[in-house]
Amino acid sequence: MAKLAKTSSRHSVEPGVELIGDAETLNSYSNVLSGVVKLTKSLSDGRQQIVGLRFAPDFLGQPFKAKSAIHAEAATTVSLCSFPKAAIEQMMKQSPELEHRLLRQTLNELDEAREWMVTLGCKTAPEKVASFLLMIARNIDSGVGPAARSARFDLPLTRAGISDFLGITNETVSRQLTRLRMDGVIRIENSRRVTVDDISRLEQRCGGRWPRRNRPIYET
Amino acid sequence: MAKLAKTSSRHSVEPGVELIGDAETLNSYSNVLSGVVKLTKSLSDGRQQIVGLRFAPDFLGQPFKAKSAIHAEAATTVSLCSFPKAAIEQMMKQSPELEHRLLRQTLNELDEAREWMVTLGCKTAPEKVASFLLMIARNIDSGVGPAARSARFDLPLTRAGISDFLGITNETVSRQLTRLRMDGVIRIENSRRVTVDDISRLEQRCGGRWPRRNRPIYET
DNA sequence: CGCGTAATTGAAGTCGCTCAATTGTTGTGG
DNA sequence: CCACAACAATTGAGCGACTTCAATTACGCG
Repeated sequence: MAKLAKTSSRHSVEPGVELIGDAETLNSYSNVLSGVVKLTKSLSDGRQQIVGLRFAPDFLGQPFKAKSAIHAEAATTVSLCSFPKAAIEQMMKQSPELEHRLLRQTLNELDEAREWMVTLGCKTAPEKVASFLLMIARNIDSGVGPAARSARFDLPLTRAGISDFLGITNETVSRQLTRLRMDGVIRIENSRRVTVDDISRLEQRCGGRWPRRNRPIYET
Repeated sequence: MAKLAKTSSRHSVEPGVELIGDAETLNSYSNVLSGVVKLTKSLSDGRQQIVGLRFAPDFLGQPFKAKSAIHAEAATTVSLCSFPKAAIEQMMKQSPELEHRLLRQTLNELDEAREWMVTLGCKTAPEKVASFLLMIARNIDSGVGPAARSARFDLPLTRAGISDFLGITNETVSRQLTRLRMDGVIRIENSRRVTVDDISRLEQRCGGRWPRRNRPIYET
């Protein structure tokens, strides 16, 4: 990494700034030092889907030009540590270690993507919103491990952003959030800042742990 | 590959056979020689989502134990060429070439997964079914390239299987298929075998190419 | 042939969407 | 400090797409 340090540079990026343009190729690789980057894909009629979120200390960049267009944008204020693309690619040829780490990260991303496919395809709107909050809590809140009982964090996305992530409308997101608030599962101040006093209660709303309806699965 | 050939073995697997059990780890890596393998994830209440399909000549196997449980099952009759896990992992340490290929494939899978996230999250039921047919046509039909005007193939999944893939019910899948048939976009014999005379007509039904509604996107 | 599963089709219900109005928040300039 | 504008979020009412439940038909296989 010593050799890389010479060519690295740091940036701070404001929300809304485009990091990887559609059908473009990123001119550098970066590490996310803080903040959240959202990866989106869109249909030509404007509908769009968030296909991933990158938190610190994730890696950011298109290793080989993917055939599909992807779009990366700062969701919050983001600070990045960037390296020239050529430098990284050069290093990858020389040291298998770097490629190995890249493979690891890619496998992780694949895993996450599939996890969210389950959420998108199977879960109801209330479950989707709860699952989103839980995912954010686990990634944002001061790195408190999965064993934490409570959490407090800022949502990195607007309601519309969350709706793009979950495949539902922003109105539905809003309604489900207020329902969670009414039920005492979460508290909301600022409409961005959320507190979860009892994480297990949130987990119960994520679906999948019990039959969806109040009747046994196996009937006579 | 000469060295690997010594340890490889071939299998033929019937539909429904489990290739990777939930929370288990595959005891070998395989190449899919023919047929289709479906990768699924499920919620504990029974809801399940197909998160990927593997066609020939795709690779099959869990490179490093992923933290998430995944389930692989033969969708059709499948023939595999398998290698002992230990042999592959040994080879990966010695030759970066293999790991490089693995990275390529993984990036491809990630790309596909994200593509389907868009379908799951954004598209309507009619668009989902059309997209599914198009994807199958491009992967199954005798490898006829993307430039083909027509296609004929066997669906590798039942209606219920398709519904697990698209996040809709099998009844809806059935209804949309008959609608496509009524409209002359596809022909169905056998309820498995499908013929698409004009692929471009099918593409038009996949959504995203034009505004979803018959009014301009940008209004005054 | 007749059984079991898959597929189709219909009718009714519901969840989430659309449209629309209101309220809340943030940042800017007077 | 307040007024204002621009945008984000909330909330309501009505509708529609998809689901659910149920009945029927088609298909594959012993």
